[in-house]
Amino acid sequence: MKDKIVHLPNSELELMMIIWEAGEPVSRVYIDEKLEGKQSWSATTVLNLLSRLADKGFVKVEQAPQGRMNLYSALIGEKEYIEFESKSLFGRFCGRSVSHLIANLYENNNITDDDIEELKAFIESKGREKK
Amino acid sequence: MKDKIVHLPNSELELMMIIWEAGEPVSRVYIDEKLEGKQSWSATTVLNLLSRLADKGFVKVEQAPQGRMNLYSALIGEKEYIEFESKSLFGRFCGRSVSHLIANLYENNNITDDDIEELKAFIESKGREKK
DNA sequence: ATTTGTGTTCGACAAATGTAGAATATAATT
DNA sequence: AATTATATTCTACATTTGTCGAACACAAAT
Repeated sequence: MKDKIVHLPNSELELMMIIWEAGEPVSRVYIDEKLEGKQSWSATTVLNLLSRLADKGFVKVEQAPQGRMNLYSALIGEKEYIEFESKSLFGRFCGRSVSHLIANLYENNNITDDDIEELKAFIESKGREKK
Repeated sequence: MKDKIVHLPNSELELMMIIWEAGEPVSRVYIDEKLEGKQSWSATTVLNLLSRLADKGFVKVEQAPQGRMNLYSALIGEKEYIEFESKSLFGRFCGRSVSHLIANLYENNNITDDDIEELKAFIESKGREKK
């Protein structure tokens, strides 16, 4: 039976973003590299976060073919998670001032022109279906 | 000197949303009413959250003119806060799949058609200024 | 003035989060 | 087979968050 999705604290979300981005099983070392410049966590810290993510059903842990190390991959997709969060309190908050949010995301380069295009398409589809 | 904005935990954000929405100093009782159906916190709990918000510089506490009670009002605006959050990890996350986010917010009725219109305007302005 | 009622502040505490050192296991090397 | 490296798991701990009951203050009623 499908695990209930829970809210992730920042540290864990940060790791999930890396794992989602990778799109394939990755090692702790891989994650460390992606973290460079953003977080300076000890190996243990990363491993522990990964372990908590496994407990929560977000990642699958498996032994790498010929190594002593593990590989981690996503069990819950990014879209599923966004869907979950958009129903949360934070989602309601974002909703209250979407355009400011988007404007700011845009300014901080957290969304690209391509994203904007996609968004435009979505919005226009909504406009059309509105009576 | 201006306080640095910090991330708010959910419980506190929930209260801030009510205070922002009110747009004027409100009492604890007022907040309790707005909370009905969402949270069933004891008076003490609400007061404590309010107090933490005051410590963080989010609200101003003042004595009501002729009562023994306090009135709480926002010191940090909703837009300021959204601006701050859009730079955070969560902001980066939202950016990664904006259109899914918006689509979901729309489905959950967390954004209205008016919001969509506003968004549309913003996006079109971006489109225009793009070379 | 006393007593009483009711808002607010304090002190508390469990659970969640951020972060790591010590201990363990086991692959690699000698 | 013994030793050495090093990845992973355990244990730990300080903070933060979620929630209150008890204590305190003071306006209202007697």
